[in-house]
Amino acid sequence: LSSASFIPQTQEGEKRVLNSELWHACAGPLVSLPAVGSRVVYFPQGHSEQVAASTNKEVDARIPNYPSLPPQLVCQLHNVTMHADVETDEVYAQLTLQPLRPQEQKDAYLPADLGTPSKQPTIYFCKTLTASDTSTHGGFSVPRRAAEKVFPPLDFSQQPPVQELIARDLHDNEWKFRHIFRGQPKRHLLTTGWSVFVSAKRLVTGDSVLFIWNENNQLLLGIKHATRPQTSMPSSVLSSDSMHLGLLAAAAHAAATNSRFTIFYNPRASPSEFIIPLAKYLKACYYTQVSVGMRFRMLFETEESSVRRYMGTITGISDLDIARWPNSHWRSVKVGWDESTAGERQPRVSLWEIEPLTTFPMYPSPFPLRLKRPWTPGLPSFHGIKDDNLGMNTSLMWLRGDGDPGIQSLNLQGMGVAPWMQPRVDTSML
Amino acid sequence: LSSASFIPQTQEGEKRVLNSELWHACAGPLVSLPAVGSRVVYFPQGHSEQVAASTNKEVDARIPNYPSLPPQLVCQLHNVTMHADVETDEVYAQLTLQPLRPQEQKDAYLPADLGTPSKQPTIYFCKTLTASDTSTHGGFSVPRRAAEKVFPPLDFSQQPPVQELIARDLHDNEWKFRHIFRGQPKRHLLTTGWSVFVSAKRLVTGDSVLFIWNENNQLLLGIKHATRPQTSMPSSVLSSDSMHLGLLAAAAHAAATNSRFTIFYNPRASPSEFIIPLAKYLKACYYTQVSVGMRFRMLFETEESSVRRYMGTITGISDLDIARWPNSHWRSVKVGWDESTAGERQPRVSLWEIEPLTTFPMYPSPFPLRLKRPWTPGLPSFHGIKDDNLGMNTSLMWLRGDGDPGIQSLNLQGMGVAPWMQPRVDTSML
DNA sequence: ATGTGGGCAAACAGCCGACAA
DNA sequence: TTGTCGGCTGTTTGCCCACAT
Repeated sequence: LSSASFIPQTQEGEKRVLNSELWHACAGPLVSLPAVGSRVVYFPQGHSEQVAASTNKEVDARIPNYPSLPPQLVCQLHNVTMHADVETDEVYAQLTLQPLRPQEQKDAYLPADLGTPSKQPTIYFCKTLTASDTSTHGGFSVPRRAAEKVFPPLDFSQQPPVQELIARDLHDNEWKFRHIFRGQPKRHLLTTGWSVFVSAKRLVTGDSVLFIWNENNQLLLGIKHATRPQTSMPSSVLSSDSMHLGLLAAAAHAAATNSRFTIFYNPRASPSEFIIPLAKYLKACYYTQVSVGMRFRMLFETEESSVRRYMGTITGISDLDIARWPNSHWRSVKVGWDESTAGERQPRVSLWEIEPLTTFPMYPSPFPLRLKRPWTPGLPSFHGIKDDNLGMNTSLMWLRGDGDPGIQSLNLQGMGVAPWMQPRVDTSML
Repeated sequence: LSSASFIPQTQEGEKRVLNSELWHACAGPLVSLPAVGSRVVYFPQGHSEQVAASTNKEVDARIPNYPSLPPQLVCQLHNVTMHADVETDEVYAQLTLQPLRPQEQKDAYLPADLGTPSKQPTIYFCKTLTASDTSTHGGFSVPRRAAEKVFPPLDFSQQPPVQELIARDLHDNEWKFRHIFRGQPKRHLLTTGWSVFVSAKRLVTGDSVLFIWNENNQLLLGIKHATRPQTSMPSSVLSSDSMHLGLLAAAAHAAATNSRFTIFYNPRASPSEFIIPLAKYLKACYYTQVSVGMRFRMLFETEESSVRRYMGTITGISDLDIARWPNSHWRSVKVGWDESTAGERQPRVSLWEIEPLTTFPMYPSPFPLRLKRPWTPGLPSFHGIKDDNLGMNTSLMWLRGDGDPGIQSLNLQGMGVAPWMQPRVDTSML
């Protein structure tokens, strides 16, 4: 097997490097991993959310704070490895981060890595399994367009046309299927080999399978389990309280000593993107003008593994957890959704997740960064929202590494920020 | 179903109270849980070992210490709940501990709870599964004595004698089996229903099943998976480093604030009994006379779920981890085993795990607690072993809550220690 | 275009005693 | 006493098409 995309390189824990294309396909179109070597912002608060989701346990209110731990850490991303759960094939990533000292944050040129959304493979298809697909009575019915697009062409001179397909999953296991074109009317089917795959992966009606035909003419095969309630079992290793403490302690220790630490990012366990490219964060903080009443769009994944935008209105801007994480940008924007489908979308989002709808060009913007009054006439005004603890000022505090929120001292140029990213602040407004 | 032993009481996490008898049978004869309300000693170091075993990852040497966290905490045990993994049926316990202040340690009468070793049920049997037992070709061959002891008697007027058995597992699930006595020569078999159980529990050759006939005339059914290498998957929730930090932080925080914390005890994940009754600890520290060259016995579990004693010799007494956990009694005794079966037994044990072989009565002992020279003539002498950091002196330090190791100030009577437990110290020897 | 169901044959599950260890 | 096997039978698996949506 001459497979260039599967490098049998052993990682810690004796794991092999997974196929990146398949990993991203399984993770979904919205999930992106920052580039190795780039700078990212890490939110312990968001990480905490993921741990809470994975352990099915809320954070105990009595868990102490780490006063030295800010709501976000600017880190160098040293290592990213993609993994998949051995039991469930659930994808996750392991990231090694190193908090940067204030001066280090200014050291080098800051590439404008806004986090390229994961390039979904072009030759692929994803089908949600029907009752017939998962039944032992028959095989898998391949949608016609899908089979013609991603499977090698059949030899139609045979009657019926048949071929053997070999596909590889995230663990580099091989799965063989008989691909036949038959029936009345004619259709593409996977017969022999299909049921062993279904039972091995414990697929049920509603789960999805994913076939990719990659550049090396290999067939890749992934699965996306339907979001079952109570998916992850409560880990009997460590109490959820201790896990939360451990998460905080690890981040605080790494921040204090500027040493590396390791986290797991589980994109499908919770909608909690708690590590984002620094540039994306800066752009959101400096250029995303938000105010109560403002309309916005936000990307969501569809069942067919594509994206669509949902629209909503900003209903408030405030700290999600004023006691534990004051002045955090994490989910600081309260929103209402136009199509409220049983409230399946979060009532709070972060600045960098949304695209505000504005008639003005986004950047460079000739308008001031933040207005004391809503810029759209006729919408609710800002009163009651304490603006000082939000947005730019907070960002500046941690960026400069001292307690002075004075905006006049900002020098993004000196920090290596690309010129187009510099905010044009009308200081007379402040 | 009128089952008095299965109380359908919901716990946090929507779990039910498991059958205690079955839990202990699955945990094995050596595992005991301290009584609720009693006082215990908690060893973060031992807890760390269990987490390391569960995550298959050693503790990173760069993980910082919590200087305020002593190697052992005297705690009040507030709650104990028995659990079993939903996927694997692996038994574990959740314990809520509260570190005691020094003065609280003296407050009340100290019951001499030495940790009653778990009472194994009397009417039960445990069989390791053969290839025939797990094959789909046939059923389960019940050892004759086992069937006659724990199964209801068959009606031998029938030909062949048959009955239906209904057994319940740890999750209170019901399993039905056809119990038949047939073949030439005659033997007891479980036929219909057996293979469903084997595949549901994913039993393979080498695993063990366990049948109990309890006082309520109920049949209970447990499993003991063979110790497979790489059993527990690496939890993708939190890095092992963060888990270790979390464990330490939780203990340190609880100790500092005298607040409760929760831990999981996984008796079969690692041979790491890191929570023991206070009295057992005190007895070991005050009455277990150890010296290099001394012979001892220690209990181990056999394949048939009974106990046997292995013999060994003490080869050294020193800190397991001098840097991180100085003056800890955790595995402070280095030992060599008479029957070294591929080194499957630990090279280090803790004081309270062993029974020293002595011709003298154990307690009350007319002999001094600790001798500067070995009391057995002809054995290696003590030189080279630094005695000051070990044993009694260390214990006194943490018991009194200050740094004074002076032994003269010891007053176990005032602490509520039972009179027979008080050491008779010949101070002229010190 | 594709989900489901009846028909059918092959494979497997599973009950039995025979043997041997 | 009990592990494994050959023989036998009933159930399930799984490939085929028809038919409906």
